[in-house]
Amino acid sequence: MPVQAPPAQDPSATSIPARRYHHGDLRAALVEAGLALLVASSGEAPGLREVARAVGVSSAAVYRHFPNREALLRALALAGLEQLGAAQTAAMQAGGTTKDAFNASGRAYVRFALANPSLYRLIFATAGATDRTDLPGNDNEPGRLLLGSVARLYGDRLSADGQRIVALRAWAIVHGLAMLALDGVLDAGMVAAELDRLVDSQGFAAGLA
Amino acid sequence: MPVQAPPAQDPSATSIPARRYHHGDLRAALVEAGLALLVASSGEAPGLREVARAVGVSSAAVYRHFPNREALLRALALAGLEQLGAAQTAAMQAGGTTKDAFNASGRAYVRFALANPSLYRLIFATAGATDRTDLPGNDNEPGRLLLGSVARLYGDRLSADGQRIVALRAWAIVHGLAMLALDGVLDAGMVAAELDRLVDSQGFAAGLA
DNA sequence: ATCCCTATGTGAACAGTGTTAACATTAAAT
DNA sequence: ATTTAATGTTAACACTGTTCACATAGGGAT
Repeated sequence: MPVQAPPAQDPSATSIPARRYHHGDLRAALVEAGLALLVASSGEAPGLREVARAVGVSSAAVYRHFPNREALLRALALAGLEQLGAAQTAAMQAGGTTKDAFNASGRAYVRFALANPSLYRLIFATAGATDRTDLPGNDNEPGRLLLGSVARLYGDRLSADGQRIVALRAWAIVHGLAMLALDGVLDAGMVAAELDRLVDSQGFAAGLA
Repeated sequence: MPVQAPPAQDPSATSIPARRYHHGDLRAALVEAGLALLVASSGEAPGLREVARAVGVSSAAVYRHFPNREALLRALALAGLEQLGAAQTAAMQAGGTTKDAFNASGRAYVRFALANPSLYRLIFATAGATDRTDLPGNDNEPGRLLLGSVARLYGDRLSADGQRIVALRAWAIVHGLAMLALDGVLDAGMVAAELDRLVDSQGFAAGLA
């Protein structure tokens, strides 16, 4: 039984290419569908068969583009990571003091997590197999953005090592808040409401040289 | 085919009750085996069939004691939560300044997470369905211990609301560090090595009244 | 244009999972 | 001692990730 009977071979392609045997760019379609499923159900990451079904393709076809389900999820996580980075940079560039930009970036980070629970979770669920940053970030991940902000804020007052500690503290705070809220330990609405007081660079450098 | 042939009916019970049809206290045995599996494999939570197998019982028997797998995992998480609380109180009672005790508790928290990755993860994976604390903790969970410590540290300097924010910041820091390390974003060894500098109450109350 | 080769798709199967239903055995209550 | 409820078992269902052999199509070489 065909998953989706092609309804009378419609070549009136308004731009949606009629489903042929070969899909054109299945890999991209899988990622897109996976992301859609991810934002829809704010719980677990989608199953391999599930996203194949969403695209209208057999589950075995997925294996032509990803070695296994985890690799597919990693692709989704990568897309999410870019969105997260974009949200942070957007918040930073919204003008204001260096310090304001730093705090705004932190708030945007937490807000992104609260707005995209399963995507944010997936980013870190697959992080171990993906990049392994250790904070001296190599690319434009959140980690690198963070270090840059810290350097701009404390560059003249703190050693490089001190800056590393500040960055770690800042990341831990926003990630901790996000995770505690996503896991239902803290009420997400309360975290959102108190964000300004919770995420504040004041005190991050206390006791450091 | 019997799962485990009772080998010649050994009534020389050194204290291990020979496996009969009725297990005695299966629920406890399942939790114990589940915890053992959890500490063994530092990855995902064990499957329902897996823990049943470990106890030597059919998988359907589990359903006489837990409505579903998630409930079983929640029982494991509860045991883990008590261990975590015990580790914190032990660290706090190890003498020292009020401030030292506070910091020691935070370090113990992170160390527990690093030492029991899957257990710590499970605690928060099932937290949403378990308690929902919102920080004004009702029992002796970490949340309550934390608020007590904060009151002891800042009780005379900070309003109750300020103390709440401090407690949230502190919890977010340790939880964030733990999670980033467990997810492989930060190197666990590095976090352990820098714990003293990372977890420091100095600055937690900055900007608060 | 034709042929072949390779990339990409399909369907059927396997082992494993959580869960349920019907049945068996035991412990407890009458 | 007999009934009853608690607790176990086996067999099945639907579902999952993964692999296999096979089908189809697109792109180069001839």
